[in-house]
Amino acid sequence: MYYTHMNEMRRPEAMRLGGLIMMAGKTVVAQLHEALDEVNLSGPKLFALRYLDQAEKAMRITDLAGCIGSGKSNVTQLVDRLESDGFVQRARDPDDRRGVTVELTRRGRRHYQDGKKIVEQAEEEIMSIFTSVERAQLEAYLRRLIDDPPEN
Amino acid sequence: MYYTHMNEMRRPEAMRLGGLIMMAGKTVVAQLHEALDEVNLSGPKLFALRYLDQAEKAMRITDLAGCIGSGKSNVTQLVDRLESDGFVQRARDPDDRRGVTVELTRRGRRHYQDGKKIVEQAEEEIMSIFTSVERAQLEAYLRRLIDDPPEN
DNA sequence: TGTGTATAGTACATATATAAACTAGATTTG
DNA sequence: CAAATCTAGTTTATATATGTACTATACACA
Repeated sequence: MYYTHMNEMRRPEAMRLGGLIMMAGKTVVAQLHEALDEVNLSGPKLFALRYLDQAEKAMRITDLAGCIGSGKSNVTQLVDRLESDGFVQRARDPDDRRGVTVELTRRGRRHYQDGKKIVEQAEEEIMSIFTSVERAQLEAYLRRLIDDPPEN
Repeated sequence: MYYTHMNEMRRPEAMRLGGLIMMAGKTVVAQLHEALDEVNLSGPKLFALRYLDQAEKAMRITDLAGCIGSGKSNVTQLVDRLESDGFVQRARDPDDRRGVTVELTRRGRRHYQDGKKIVEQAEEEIMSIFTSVERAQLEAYLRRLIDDPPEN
């Protein structure tokens, strides 16, 4: 008989709370990502488009980075990809020639609306395993975790 | 995928449950990462070392990928870095010449013990905002979320 | 037994993220 | 005003992750 290695699966039952939270986050990310594939978007792209949509005008790279909560070099790359998708366009800021502004194209706005619907549906489906009371309680726990950083 | 973007910076209060879970995951990841910097480790590296330590023998790449919950090409790269850190060593599997086994070095085992202590302390600190009853309940919610993936 | 197929790991392309170095332009200050 | 300094964005290097293609080996079966 040929010796086959059994795939030792992950063992969430052996995991503690910290690991479970990370794994839950990863699970949600993965499911939204899969749902978004349909409209040629990813989570990061959708969230960038969301801020650009909410802003209703051209945004500076630095401001977008602030909203997203990441560094500027990340946003440079993200905007590169969004630009080659045709979802946004860059322009020089006339008030500060160092600055670059980013704005949704019509196509980008349309795509964002599609992605938004999909994410809302997917999120609702994921959370459908909880009652509204449970959701409220889980939400309260998570807010405490996020708002009480041990040293921030 | 990292999805730092789930941050939704200025307005966690406007976030729904899905976003909160992703943000909580990111928070925990970031805090463990920061704590681990001390011993020249990262979350993914520590995670891999943990399985190698538990196995107590050389592990196959595929099995490690199964434990970690990622693809093999990711593990190839991770093992490359761990090998150049001197924490693990590869060998050909004598029973299957296609196979590669990975094993902790003495240095890797020592580093893992250091990292383990640090992570346990950091995790305990993060979770210290919850009572043990609350932890149990949060844990139960998260397990349901992880164990009940909506069909896909 | 030889050929077709499956599997293991790697290589390559790409996406996402961080950090540091660099460039161009703006601001401060002597 | 000119020199020093700061800031905006990009570039570059690296880490992490996914998916696909490729190579070598193992297995299956006619």
